Amino acid sequence: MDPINEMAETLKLLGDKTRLTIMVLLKERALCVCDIVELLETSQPNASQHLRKLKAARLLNETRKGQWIYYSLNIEDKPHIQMILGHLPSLKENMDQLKNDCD
Amino acid sequence: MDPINEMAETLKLLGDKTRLTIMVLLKERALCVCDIVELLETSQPNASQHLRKLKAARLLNETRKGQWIYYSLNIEDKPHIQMILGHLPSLKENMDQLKNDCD
DNA sequence: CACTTATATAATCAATTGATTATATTATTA
DNA sequence: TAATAATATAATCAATTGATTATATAAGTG
Repeated sequence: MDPINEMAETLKLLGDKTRLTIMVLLKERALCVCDIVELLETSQPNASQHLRKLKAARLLNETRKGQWIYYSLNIEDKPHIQMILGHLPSLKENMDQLKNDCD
Repeated sequence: MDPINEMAETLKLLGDKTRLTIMVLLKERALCVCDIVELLETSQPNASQHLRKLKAARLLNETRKGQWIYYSLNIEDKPHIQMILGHLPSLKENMDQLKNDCD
């Protein structure tokens, strides 16, 4: 696919508040779905649907740890995405609210 | 508006093939609507609609010259947009095809 | 194995979006 | 001033999208 098309697809994917927030959260560290649900204050299926799209575009890695599935960024080789995320302030503070009984 | 929301809005705007192509074309130089219509091989109303959205988001400047209206990038103060466009190859070659009887 | 917890998937639906068609506006020119 | 060229706007419509609801799968636990 031509580079403009490819970039447009990527930007469309990140051009959603929920998905972009997920990406910003994952800048800090890997999170399981229940963490993300808690932080976004959304439903579990909604979070899962967005995670699926991000994973389909190879923007996320997925690793199972027991009953939890952790998602992390997979953007080593995607400098434009790094730049976009780099320009957004961290959500580290929000992550303190995590009950974090995920283990 | 919070920065994630704002960025998501911008990315959604650029996450469209037609609009992103317009932005890339305007990296080279200002163009009138009929130039853009010719280069995109789309209809005039379609080009105008997309230009309107880009202008509404303050990504474009508009100057009338006689019966033509020229659009140009307005991204001096938008480093993230500069970066995104900077990572896309120029469409200079395509612009040679312009009949350019616009004057 | 039954029960619970974590997550995914499928179906549905309302809202948004991009393109088209038709019409209006504005400037130029004969 | 009538005709034309460039552009904008409005209305319509099909396609896409994001959220929700319901259900399925998979892993841990008593």
